Amino acid sequence: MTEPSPARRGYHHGNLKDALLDAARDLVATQGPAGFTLAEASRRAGVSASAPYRHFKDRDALLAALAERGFALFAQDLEQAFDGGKPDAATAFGRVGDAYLAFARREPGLYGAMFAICRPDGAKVPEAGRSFQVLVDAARQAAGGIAVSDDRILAIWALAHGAATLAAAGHLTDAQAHAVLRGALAPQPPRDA
Amino acid sequence: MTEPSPARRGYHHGNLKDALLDAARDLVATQGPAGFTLAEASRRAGVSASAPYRHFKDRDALLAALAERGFALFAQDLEQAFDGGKPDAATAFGRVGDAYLAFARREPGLYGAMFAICRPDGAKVPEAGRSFQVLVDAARQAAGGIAVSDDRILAIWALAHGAATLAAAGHLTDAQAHAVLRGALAPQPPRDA
DNA sequence: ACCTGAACACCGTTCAAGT
DNA sequence: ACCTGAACACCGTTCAAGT
Repeated sequence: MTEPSPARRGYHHGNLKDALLDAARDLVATQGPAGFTLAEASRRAGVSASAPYRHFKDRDALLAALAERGFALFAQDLEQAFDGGKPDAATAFGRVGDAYLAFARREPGLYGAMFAICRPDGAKVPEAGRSFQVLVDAARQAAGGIAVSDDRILAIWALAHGAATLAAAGHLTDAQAHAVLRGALAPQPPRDA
Repeated sequence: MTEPSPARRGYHHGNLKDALLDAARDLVATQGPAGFTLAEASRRAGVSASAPYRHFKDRDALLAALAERGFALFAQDLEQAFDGGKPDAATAFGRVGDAYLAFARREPGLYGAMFAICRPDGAKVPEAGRSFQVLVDAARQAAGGIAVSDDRILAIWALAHGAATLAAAGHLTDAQAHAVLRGALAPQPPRDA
């Protein structure tokens, strides 16, 4: 997987944009977003270091495109975990929480890239909205008829994100991250500790 | 603040380690952890690019030292906000939450550097424990006599961390981050949505 | 013990030139 | 339209040499 892929059809690559994104995902997975290098991605795609500039404005643009791709995969994962709310919405919501943590654990570099974008000034990541929407829908269904405030759903997102990133940084074990999230996903927290 | 400081006492700098950390904090504040450069920090300290290696193993070691410093400042901030629990522990706990978000907002680069360390394999950041301990103590006092589980406190940390980082990435407004945290800091969440 | 200067491998980015 | 090759400024790191 490290040698420059000879999957070139002559002078033109034919599919360079995707090849670069694939390489980027690989690099980010093994080295983290900081370890990703435009030069190495080019090498893996079998093109020169300047070739990417035909497809991306610069390094950050490629990373942003990767983040968008990551969010699409993420939304897909969460949707699949919810599985239409079967067998009941509360159980399904629990699965969404597990899937959230599992994604961040399986693809820490990609997850990091996804949330490293969106600087104060910056480029929005519209796909992020879709992932969040899955959370919203799952939470509302899990609540049955009871109204769920936006702030409550944002709190769930913040909790999941916080648990995932603290776990990634080694401040929480996976078990703790899951326990933390389960505590919040219970529809009505029982009043014992 | 950009010109190489002439605060050199001859050939030896005398205080290079701190000067580098100061420069790093500045750079990280304006450009983010990724924008930090050993070369630029050296330039600001008025030394050659190889001088830092007398004080830090490499770039990452300097960043780790900066993170440790960040955690020390952070713990201090939180402790001061708690202020011994005056006038009552619940109010003081609320202030700790605000201070948490305020720190991450005021020093996003530093906060980022603090939690970017601690890789799977990696170097622990012992100062992180002290910051967490402030949260633990504040939460326990705020609960009065009632026992507070470790998971509940970890959940508060995860929520604060998640809200802070989502806000930094532009996914939450500051007002939303505060609302989210206030909801969780209430000692016994009332059962209305 | 602390710092400089030259050196090396490397990266991001640009641009004229090739297909 | 897409890619190469040479070029430039830059960075991290090492090491012999200076103070």
